[in-house]
Amino acid sequence: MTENADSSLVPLILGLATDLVQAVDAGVRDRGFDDIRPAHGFAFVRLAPDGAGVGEIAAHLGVTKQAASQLVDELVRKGYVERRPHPTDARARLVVLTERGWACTRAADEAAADAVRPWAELLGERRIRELREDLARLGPSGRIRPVW
Amino acid sequence: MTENADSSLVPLILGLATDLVQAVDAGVRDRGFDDIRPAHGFAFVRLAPDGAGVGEIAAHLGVTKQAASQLVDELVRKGYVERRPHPTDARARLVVLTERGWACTRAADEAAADAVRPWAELLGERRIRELREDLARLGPSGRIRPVW
DNA sequence: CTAGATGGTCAAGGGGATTGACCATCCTGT
DNA sequence: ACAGGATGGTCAATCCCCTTGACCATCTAG
Repeated sequence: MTENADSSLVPLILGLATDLVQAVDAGVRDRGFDDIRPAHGFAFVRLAPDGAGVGEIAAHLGVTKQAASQLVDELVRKGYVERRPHPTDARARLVVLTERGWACTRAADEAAADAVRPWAELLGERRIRELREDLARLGPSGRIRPVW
Repeated sequence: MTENADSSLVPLILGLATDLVQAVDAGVRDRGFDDIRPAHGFAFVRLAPDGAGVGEIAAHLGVTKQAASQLVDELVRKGYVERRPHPTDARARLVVLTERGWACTRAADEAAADAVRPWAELLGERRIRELREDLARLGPSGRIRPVW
């Protein structure tokens, strides 16, 4: 019985995540970046601070290095990222965002904020804060897998 | 400022959804259903009450009718569902779960409950309840899109 | 300085989605 | 009652992205 109640959380969270991804993706397209998929955005998240290696992107996305490498190829072709030689490790390469990549990241942040904004009215500030705290306390593995 | 704080919700929810899908999928495999993917499970959700048409499954999953039809083909081949003629509409077909399909659905429910159980200790019963209420109040479109 | 671990790419193959064409049946208006 | 459109579904071809497998270069430990 609590069983039943507890498990209903799962579809709620999954449905919310689905809607969220779609809203952010749509928002990013509306802002003029119509040649990328959500998976690219997830890669940007990992790239944003200081760049990352292909292997790290692969781990973050939960795909093989080869798949991540192809994804980076595409992002290079479209001008969002650059492959630079790694400063200290000659076999490694550092993938970093270009100016266009940063612009797209900002657009995604805006779109995410837009998607979440109406929540404040529905739930109230306090609940929003608690919600964030609760979620943070659960399993934030940090990984975001674009494909199920 | 509140901008930044609000938007941090998005990665939290997406990360949680990612972990959740993986946990449930692993749980289902552990229970002996190792020939299906999460997307199949999402179809089961829509199928569970009284069956559904291919078009409804497609809408639920956010894919084309053709893709849903192929997915149903596969589930039929593996013994999880059956295509039956629709009782009142001769062009339509009703896809319903077989006994094996129901067994798998129960396994998924158990796996979901397992995944959520530790949360009660982390958050407490009250917070769990509030969390569920909050989530329900947000955008439960009900759609679950397996592929981003 | 060899041996293995690690970062990355190239190439081939496959699974699952999409687009497009098509058929059968239902429904609506005249 | 029946023409015309909407709806439910399938077949076929193609495409996109991911995976497996082989391979090279460099780093690191004994």
